[in-house]
Amino acid sequence: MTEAENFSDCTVLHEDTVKAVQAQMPDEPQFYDLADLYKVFGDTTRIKILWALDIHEMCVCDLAVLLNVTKSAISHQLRILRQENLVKPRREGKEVFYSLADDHVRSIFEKGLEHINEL
Amino acid sequence: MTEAENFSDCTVLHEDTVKAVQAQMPDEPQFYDLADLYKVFGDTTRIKILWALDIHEMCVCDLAVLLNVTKSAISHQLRILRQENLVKPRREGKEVFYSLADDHVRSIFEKGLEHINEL
DNA sequence: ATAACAATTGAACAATTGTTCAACTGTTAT
DNA sequence: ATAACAGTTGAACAATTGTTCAATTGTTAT
Repeated sequence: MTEAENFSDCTVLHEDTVKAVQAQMPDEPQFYDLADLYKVFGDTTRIKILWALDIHEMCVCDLAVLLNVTKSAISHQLRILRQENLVKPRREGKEVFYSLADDHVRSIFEKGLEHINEL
Repeated sequence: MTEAENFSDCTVLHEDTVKAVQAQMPDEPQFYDLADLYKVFGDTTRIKILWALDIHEMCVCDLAVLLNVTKSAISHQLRILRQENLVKPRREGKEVFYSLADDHVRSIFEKGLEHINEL
């Protein structure tokens, strides 16, 4: 970021608008949290996992078969989903069944579908 | 993806569940479109742009100052946002003012915030 | 104890992404 | 016409990401 860029003619012209918007913007951490959440939805494997778990709880192995990737890949992605509090595990013997942590996932999906289906 | 992985003991056990879920899953393109949409929200610069435009329409130069990155970076990101039909441009002389294309952005944000504010 | 299987983890790798720089287009004013 | 500024574009680069492989942990049954 150069100084020249920071003080172009255009900016001086719209100084009031920029300052007003600046005052209404949330602080940095909020943006990072939001971005991290959406980043999770920005991968087809993870979207498929979430979609599947929304239909029925499943173990790692089943998800691997369903999505045609290794158990390892599924496990890595489930860790990310756990970290974002989107899924929760339930151990039953040797298997670990995963399900959605709450119904935010469903409503976030709905909003996304609304958008892409309107084009 | 190895064959061994595809036909583990576990899978045979839950064959019915997997098949039922498989039948209810949307087809591949739908997942790609969804992922592409969310990918857009998965970057702080883009989130900030969208948030800012939700408050007030702005030109490229103003956004650059507000977010403290180069006009080039803003322009690149705006192209992505245009491609996903999230923002629309309006030329006025030398400047191009951008605004939100519809109010999906706002409702998608709301769902995201609901989730992160509940932890 | 040991074998068998589900799941997790870390390292390595290729692929994708976001930024900047430099060159270019478009518009306005002199 | 030419200068000045807003915006766009493509190339290059560093950083991040998603996958697989190999090794490890956890659980159950023999």
